[in-house]
Amino acid sequence: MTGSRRDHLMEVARDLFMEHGFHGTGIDRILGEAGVSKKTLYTHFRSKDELILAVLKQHDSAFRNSFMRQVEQKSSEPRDRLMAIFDVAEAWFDAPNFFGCVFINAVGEYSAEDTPVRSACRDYKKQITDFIIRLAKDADVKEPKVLGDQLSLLLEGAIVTAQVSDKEQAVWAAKSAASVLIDKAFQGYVKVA
Amino acid sequence: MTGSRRDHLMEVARDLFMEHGFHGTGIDRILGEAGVSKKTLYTHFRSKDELILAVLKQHDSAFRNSFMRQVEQKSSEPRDRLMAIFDVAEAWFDAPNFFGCVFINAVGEYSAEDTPVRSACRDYKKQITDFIIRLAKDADVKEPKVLGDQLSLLLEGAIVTAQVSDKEQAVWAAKSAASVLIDKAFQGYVKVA
DNA sequence: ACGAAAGGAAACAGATCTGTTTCCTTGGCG
DNA sequence: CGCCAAGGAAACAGATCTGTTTCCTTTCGT
Repeated sequence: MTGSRRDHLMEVARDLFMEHGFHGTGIDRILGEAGVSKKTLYTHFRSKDELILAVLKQHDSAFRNSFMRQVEQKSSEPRDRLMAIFDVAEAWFDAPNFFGCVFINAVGEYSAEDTPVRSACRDYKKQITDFIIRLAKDADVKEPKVLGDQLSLLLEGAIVTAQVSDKEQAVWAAKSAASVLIDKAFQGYVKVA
Repeated sequence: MTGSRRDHLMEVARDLFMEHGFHGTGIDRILGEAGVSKKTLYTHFRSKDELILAVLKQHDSAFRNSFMRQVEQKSSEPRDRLMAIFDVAEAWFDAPNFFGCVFINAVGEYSAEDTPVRSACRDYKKQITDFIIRLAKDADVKEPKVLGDQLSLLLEGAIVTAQVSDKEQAVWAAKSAASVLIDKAFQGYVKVA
């Protein structure tokens, strides 16, 4: 089992990065909580920065796939899947170790534009948005990109609001707004007086 | 001028915290860029944490008041002011030194709930949301709290999206979604077909 | 002009950070 | 059994961090 130490190290590192940030999490603490020695860290990763990047890329694929799968399992009806995004988000927010989106948090600490970390964060967000646009396309709305971008914005807003202020308010506002935007995107509305 | 050194120090600190985060910004760098000695820092503030908190509270009042004033100056029509939120946000995003919302970034680094930093961030967000709800009330929509929470969510989402991915997409999606939600809140819509 | 206060420069202390190296243990496989 | 690679423990180096202290200069009010 050579990969299991590496995987475990990355899991612990990810959890600590989420909770205390990247600059706020020292290597010694990661190693201590992972029960792993410095030697192991530096045989698997060149530096802390490389560990950070590896954690982000791993989380990108694992979390995103889990998120998409959960949304798709909520319903087979494309339109319902658009709303299911926020049910899945709600469950995520309610997890005991929810500390917001690690990519959003990362960008708050690394502002330089042309940087591996920033690229990883942009990639993640783009793929989430693309997934939502895909759902909108499957639902045959008129302008799937418009709706996808709107729902994506709502999701980001909900994540941040759940993190900073209030999870229930975030979920409720997101769901009610999403409902209005989705209905509108199906364009069955006409103004009355 | 005794307060001017203190004010200047806080300005420089705020800019660096925004760009590089709180743990990522050392005191020496702040002092170097502010052209101020350590002695001055520690006569005005007990610790770096106290400086951080002072910066957040100062920014809370200054930025928030500026934001609200700009929105109110955009129009005297309550309904237009709701949309004006996103015009003001757009100008903010386009500023050369836009690095997202410092309060969102702070929460990414300080996760402990019962903490002065977290309280300051919650307070800020609550006051922004209350301001938007107030605008909604002035516009005489049926459920101002619902619309206020929705628009607040859109604003947060736009901030984060502008920071991580794309300013134009963020602004466009926010404005189009806000328009739909505001129209809906004026309840002149009825489902057809 | 004189005294007091403010602040700059810099040394210093002690902690913590990343990263390297050394030495020893342990466990797996031929 | 015996060998060897993997990894733990810990010392170590060098940088950087927060915070204190000392000494000297400047400046401002009376």
